[in-house]
Order: sequence, then C-alpha cells, then structure tokens
Amino acid sequence: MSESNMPTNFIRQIIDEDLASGKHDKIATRFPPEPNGYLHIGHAKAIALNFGIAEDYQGRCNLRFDDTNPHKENMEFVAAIEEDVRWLGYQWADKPYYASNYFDKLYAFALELVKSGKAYVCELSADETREYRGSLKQPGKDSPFRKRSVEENVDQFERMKNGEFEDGSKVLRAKIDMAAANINMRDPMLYRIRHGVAHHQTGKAWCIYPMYDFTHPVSDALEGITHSICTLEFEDHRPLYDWVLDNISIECHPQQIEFSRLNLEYTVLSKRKLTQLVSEGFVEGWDDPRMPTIAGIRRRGYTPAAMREFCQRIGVTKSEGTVEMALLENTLREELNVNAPRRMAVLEPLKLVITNYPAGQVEEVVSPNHPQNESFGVRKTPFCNEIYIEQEDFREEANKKYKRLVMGKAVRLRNAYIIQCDEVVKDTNGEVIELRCRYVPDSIGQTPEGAPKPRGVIHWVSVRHGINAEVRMYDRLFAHPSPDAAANKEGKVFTDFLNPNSLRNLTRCVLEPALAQVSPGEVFQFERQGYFCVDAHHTHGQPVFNRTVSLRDTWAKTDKKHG
RNA sequence: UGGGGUGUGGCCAAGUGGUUAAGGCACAGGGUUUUGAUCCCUGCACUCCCAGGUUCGAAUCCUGGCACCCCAGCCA
Repeated sequence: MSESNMPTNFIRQIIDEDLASGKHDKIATRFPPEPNGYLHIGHAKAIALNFGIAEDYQGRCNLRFDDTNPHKENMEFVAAIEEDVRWLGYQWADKPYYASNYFDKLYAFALELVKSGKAYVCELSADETREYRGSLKQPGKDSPFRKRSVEENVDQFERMKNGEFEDGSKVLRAKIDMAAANINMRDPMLYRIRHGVAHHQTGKAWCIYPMYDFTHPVSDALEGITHSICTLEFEDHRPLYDWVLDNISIECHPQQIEFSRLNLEYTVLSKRKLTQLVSEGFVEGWDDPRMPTIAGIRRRGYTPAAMREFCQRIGVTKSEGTVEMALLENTLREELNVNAPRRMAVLEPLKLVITNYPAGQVEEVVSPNHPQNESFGVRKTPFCNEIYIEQEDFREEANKKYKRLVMGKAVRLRNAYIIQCDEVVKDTNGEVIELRCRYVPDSIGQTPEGAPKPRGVIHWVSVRHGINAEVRMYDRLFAHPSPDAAANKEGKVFTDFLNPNSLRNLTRCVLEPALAQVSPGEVFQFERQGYFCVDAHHTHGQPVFNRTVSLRDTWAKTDKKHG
C-alpha cells in the first residue's frame, strides 16, 4: 500500500541506488532556511521533499538555520520558520540546528586551508575584486595578495578574527583558479568582516562571518548529511561545494543534488519580493491571507494535508515550469469537500417575507452537516416567515438556464420548503429591497402533488435568528499569471500587476445560528459558495470569516457565455 | 564554441532501446443529485523541441541545430 503511494522522482532514484549499492545505509537530509523572512509555498516543496525522504526512508532530516549573515536575520524569522515546519506536520531530528553553532569549527577549517596554502587574505576593495574577477567570457586575473606567505596569511586571518580590521578592508579567499570558466571558482570569498551587528545566536562573539559557499558544505558534512538537496541556481556552486570538502580534513562528503524551484501562477515566490509586499504595505503582513507564505495560506484556511498532497502532485524534477493555481485550489477543495461541515450563510442579503407562513411561528428544520457523510450528524436550523436569500439568487426575469428564484416562479429553500415569488418590493431608486413569497406547506423533503416545480435550490438564513458577520472574499494577489515576466516585458515593476480586487470585504453577511460558536481556524463549507475559515486574528465580537476557496462554479462560465 | 542546466498534450509529470506514450489538473460531452458542489462514466499526444543518423525496433543511443533558464554580492 505504502509502495503505491510512495512518490518517485530522480532524487529518490539516486537514494535507492545509493542504498542498493551500499554507499549509505541510513539517509540524512536537511532543510536549511536562512532566517531572513517567512517561508512560502516554494519552501513547502523543499520541506516536503527533504522531510518526506527522511520519513519514507526512516532516516533523519535536520532543520538547520543558515544564519551566516547577521545583517538580515532575526529571531522572529527563526520562530516563524519553526512554526511553519511544524504546522506542515514534519519533525526535525532532535533539535533545530544552526550554522552559527559551527563558527568555531568553520574557523578551524578555514585556518587549515590557510595553512595548507589554499586560502589567503585579500585586501582588494569590493570594486577591485569585481574587476579582477573578469567577466563571463573573460578570465579573471590574480589578486596581488594571492602569493602572500602562509605565515602572513595565518597572522592576517587571526587578526581579522580578533577585530583588528575594518569592515570591507580584508576578506579570506580560497586559492583556486582565477581563469576558471566557472566564475564561482575564481578565488571565491570564504570570510568577510562584519563589526557592529549582534548575531541572534552568537551575539558579538564574532566579527568575521563565513560565506554560504564555505559554510554549507562544512555544515552538511558535520551533520553527516548524505544528500544535500537544493535548488537549480546552486548547480554552478557544486564544484566549489566539492572543492571545500576535498581540501579540508573531514571524512563525510555529502552529495549535492539540485531540483527546480516552484513557480506558481498569479503570485510571486521570492523572499525579496514578498518582503517588499509587506514592508511597503501592499498587504497587511506576512500572514495576510493573500500571501503565498505558509503563514498566509494557514490563515487563509489551507490545511497541512492539502499542502503536502499538493507538493506530491507537482513532483520533483530539474525542468522549470509554472504550476497553475487550479492545481493548488483543486487539491484543497478535494480535502475540504471531505472534511468541512456544511452551513448556510447569506453574503449579500435580500429580505424575503413568506406571506402565508404564520408570523409568530418558528420551526426547526433538520439539516445534514454533510450530504455524503452521515457521521457528521445533523443540526436544526430555525425557519420563520422572514428570511434572507442571496441577492444574486433572484432575478425578476430569466431564461430557464437560471435555476434560482424568478418572479412568479418557484424554487426550493435548501433543506426546507418550496417557495414561489409573488411580489417584488422596490425602493425609490428601483432597487429590489424585498420579496414577497408563498411557501408550499408539507414540502420539506418532498414535492407534494400539484406543487409548482422548483427550478433549483437556494440557501437562506432566518432574519430573526441569523447572526451578523464579516466575510472577506479573497482572490488571487496578482492580476497577471506571471507578474515578474509581465513586468520585465512591459518595463514595469511586479507590483504594477497586483490585483486591485484581491480583497472584497463583505460586512453585512448573515450566518445561520449554528455558526455562533466557532473557533479560529475552523473551516466550513458555506453551501453553494465555497469554503470559509474563521479568521485567526478575530476571536472576539462579530465573527470574521476568510474565504479559503470558492466551490467550483460551472454556472459562472455558462452565465458568462449565454448572458 | 565562456560555464552550468532544461526541453514529453493548455499546466504539472511518468517513461531509463521492444505491446495501442502512465497519472493528476484543465477542458469538452453525458449520467446521478434538495449545494449549478460532490460523485460517476466518456473524450482529450499515430507522437515526445527540430533535422539527420545507428538499430529489426528510438521519447529513450549518436551527431548537428534551435529555444528557454541560471551565473560576474564582501547575499543565500
């Protein structure tokens, strides 16, 4: 059973081969986020990949913060990342790891490179370094500091560490090949000087910080990682990853494997851009329900199971593509359809008076909580002579394609009676403000003989029993499927393509009373409309619901087609 | 000829020289239905970026093109 559910992809094939050949007998992976922002759906793909492999192969996956740049990192991000990984349902081995835990060892390995003549302290300025590096097509040239003696380099590096030099005045570089076709091998930087910033883990203990290309392979090796999985843009760094491990005294040599990062339609998945959306106020925060962050989709009502399923469905390859929103949304709907209890809510109310129903009478109609699953039980919904229906569920006249309430015609109220519309009340502007209808007695659960045939089924809420609520109708954040590409092409910026209608706030909604006691995060299906969750930030007073995703709406298509 | 990658239906993706090129999403048609939802059928690549070649046999091997992505942070 688990065999057929096991995802298969080129990385798992490599692992299978390594296990079969005896290269490894235990698998270890790692998820190495930099705590400089919130995690997004693209990270979910990496998390599902790395932690999923650990689970399926009974190995381990370390959560490791890649925290070598104190300028951009902080504890808020550390905490958020931990929460997001946990929310997705994954467990890291023993404890969270930090690259900063290895600063001592990293320094020792760097010193080892210096002593073996494979690294040197360079005093070129940033601009000079760039010039010396050459270009994509032209080789670089050696730094004048390249042939310093080992003794001098040891001395200089120690003094760098001791804080004797200013920021930017010196760096430690690997001595590889300034003419290498791969620019990453042209004497890459290993350490830089950073005074004055407190690191969230190590405080002011260090004034030199190792670069990613040096830190990453060493951290992986120290943790005994077998497969170091990263995204495609690091492919060019693999020779350097290998060079580092081949030139220091460490046994373990993990295999770096690259896969393509996730691209999703109608959104952006880059930390820089997401940070900009937050800092420039285009959204309300990292957890704005329109954001593709884990925090955002969580608040939007997505579930961990749906996210993991999505990650499985998109697969893992080296080819770059853009996944359609429809795939994400459908994965969610599939789960919510099975798990969300049904309720009725009128979002844009139109009052309807039932003229032949006794004014003081209230009856409780029985409504199943899930039409396909009796174990969800039933609830009682109060019905009386005054109800609200959805404004768009009434038209004075319509062709037979319109299966809702029409003047003079009949419709069924969900789980209740058949009604027939007799009269339309309008205000001075000609706006419909009230409907007057007759109900067919004895039509609950059946259609009595002689009763008018209902055109369809519409939802409703009792005027006297309904509760007021705010409902936030969220839509895609961007109006263009690929905001980045569009901005590039048209000489604009990606924020020019934000969807102005990504949030429609409905404040006059009426919910059935069964929705009075709900807790943050709970998800319901509002029948005929979609899935809605209780907003996590509004736990008191009038309930606030976020629309997670609409129901599939084929009517919207036909209505548009036929007018 | 800077280097490194990728090209299978609208989207994602199996496929690793040998039956009619999996599957999911999307789309189209039909059935069930007190949610225009769900569910259930049916259809949807004589062809795998292109052109040659090897082979009894090629999406898979070879050669040559083409297209697209990534790389010149003291970011990761």
